[in-house]
Amino acid sequence: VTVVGQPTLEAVAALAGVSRATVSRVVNGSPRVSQAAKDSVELAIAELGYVPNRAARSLVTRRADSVALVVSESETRFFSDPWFAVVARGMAVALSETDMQLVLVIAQSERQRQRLERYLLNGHVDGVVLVSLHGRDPLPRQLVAAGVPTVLVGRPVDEIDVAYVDADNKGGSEAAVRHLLERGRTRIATIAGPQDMSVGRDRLAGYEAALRGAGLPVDPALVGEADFSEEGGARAMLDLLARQPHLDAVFAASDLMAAGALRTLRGAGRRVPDDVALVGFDDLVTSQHTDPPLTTVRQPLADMGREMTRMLLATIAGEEPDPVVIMPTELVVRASS
Amino acid sequence: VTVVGQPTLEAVAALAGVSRATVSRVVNGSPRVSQAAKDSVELAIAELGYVPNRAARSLVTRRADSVALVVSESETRFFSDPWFAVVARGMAVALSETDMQLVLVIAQSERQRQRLERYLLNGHVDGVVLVSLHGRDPLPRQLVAAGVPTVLVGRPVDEIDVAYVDADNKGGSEAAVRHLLERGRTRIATIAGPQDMSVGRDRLAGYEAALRGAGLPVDPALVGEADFSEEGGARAMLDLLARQPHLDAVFAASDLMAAGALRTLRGAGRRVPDDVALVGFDDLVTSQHTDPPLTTVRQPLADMGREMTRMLLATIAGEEPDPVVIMPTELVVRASS
DNA sequence: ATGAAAGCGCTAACAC
DNA sequence: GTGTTAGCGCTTTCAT
Repeated sequence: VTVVGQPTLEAVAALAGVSRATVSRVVNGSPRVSQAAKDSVELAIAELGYVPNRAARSLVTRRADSVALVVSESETRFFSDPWFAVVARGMAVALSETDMQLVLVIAQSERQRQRLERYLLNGHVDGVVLVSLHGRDPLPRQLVAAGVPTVLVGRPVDEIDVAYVDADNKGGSEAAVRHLLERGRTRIATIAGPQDMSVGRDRLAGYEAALRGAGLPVDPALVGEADFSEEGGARAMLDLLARQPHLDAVFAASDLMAAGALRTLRGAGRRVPDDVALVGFDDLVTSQHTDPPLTTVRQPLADMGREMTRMLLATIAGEEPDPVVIMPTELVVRASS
Repeated sequence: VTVVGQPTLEAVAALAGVSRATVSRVVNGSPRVSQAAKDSVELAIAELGYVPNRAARSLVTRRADSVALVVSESETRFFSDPWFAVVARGMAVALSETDMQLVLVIAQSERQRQRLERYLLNGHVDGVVLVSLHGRDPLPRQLVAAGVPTVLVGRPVDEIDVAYVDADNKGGSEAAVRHLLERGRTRIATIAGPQDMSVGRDRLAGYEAALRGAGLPVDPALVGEADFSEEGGARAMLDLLARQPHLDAVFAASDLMAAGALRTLRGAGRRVPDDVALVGFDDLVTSQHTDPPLTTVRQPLADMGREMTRMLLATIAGEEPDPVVIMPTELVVRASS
């Protein structure tokens, strides 16, 4: 048998002296194959360097053997970058154990959104991970309605019945603020994130819970809000300082905002941490490099990537995994406690 | 005609009252179709919500309609994260204009490397972008030899005939050091990157060129080396300080190393920038957030992502694009000039 | 346990 | 311009 190009099942079958069907069974690990057949087929496969043709396989199995990581990026990027990289890597690593592909999709314009929808809803992937940063996006609903296995990164704002994995934003924030309380701080301000995102809300909730747990009131004058950016953090800090010059600590709901707050505090002649203690959430961008390095709450992003992949694969396999996974966070105490 | 599941060409053809071939022509934008046929087909497509089946198409065209972004990550990650995110996003955005998919692949273990090789070499993707951070990797050679359209991110260390896009590492470094010279600094040290990577080498070359351009000698005592990490930068700075206490400026070949150097300088009681001026390469991780913010050389990563995609698509299309693209870098002057 | 045969949905000659 | 037809490489009944 003369073979040109990539070897096919046919070629393997010929070399192994069996039928295509048998080769297929061996390749797919069917138990209904004799040891002898299996051996000779595997030999032939190795010899020929045979690799199954995914397209042909997909065509008949109606599986895509791929999952999509969708970054629906219409708003500002927020802190998406470092986030995204770590999560994507976590997924890619998890998938590299299987023979599923990770397809990365970004939809910016409305036209692309349309295409994306069709693409996802028409079975071109077996499952979808949505990095759904914006307020409310119809996509999760549509996917769920269409029966496409879907996992969200971050709790959705609206109550929708979809699986998601999130960090323990509330618990982490609570720990951060408790840490400040334990150091004797009593006028603790917060720079909260956008309140139309569950991350923003949950981190504020943690702040409030910690205060209440200590029997302290939540003073609205001590609550600022920004958009997770450094600029926003700097401005919010300025506001807070104007409203409550006597604050002695700040919990910022992102490390970028913490860096901004630090800048403002410095500019205002406040000493950190002696005068004002500063703690941030996230441990990605900058906290290690500020002077002094900031105490932060760390979320296990790589683990989250792995976890969401696990959930997705289980769903695809027809199992019913825990629909909600909250990953623990960790307080990383540095100099400026 | 009763249709179940996803509509096929067949269904569209039936509804439009033409043959499958004509529908296929319309879908693929063939000019050999009458306007009337085209109209009715398009109507039918819209009505049915038809989306071509990629698997079936791939099977016959022998195109995969996808390109791979390969992060062959065997060594330490270096500064891969922020890098990677920006480049990946740039590619994804560029590809979202086409209907190519971006497949993200990470190979860690040797076994995965094997699989990856087979995958890429067996025509499962139409093209490959390699984020080839390590010293010398056989993969580029293999891909080129197999005729797989390939673009590298960063100049390969060994002279191999493959297309790549890189930042102007030498020029950027030269500008950085010239900047220091213009400020009257004369004992300028450098913390170079690993010399088994072209980034490391090129940035050192830029440093040397700037000094020579100013008629200054390159003093080996002023040249340190580290691994692009903050820790490494801090240690290298300590070394340099020991060898040449009188240095009055430092050019670090990455911003992470610059941050480390800053830490060491502070610890040694040196004032930045008055006593020692500090400039870093890259503008990704930390330079904006240090105190003072560092002057850095910025590379246009998103543009690089777009550019490499353009090159890859052109190659896939059978054109012969410029095999080497060097993106300009930009000196971002901040407080600590 | 194995083989024969029937497609999966699409494109590309090739006829007309 | 349009239709007919022959597969692309694989999985999967259904016989045997």
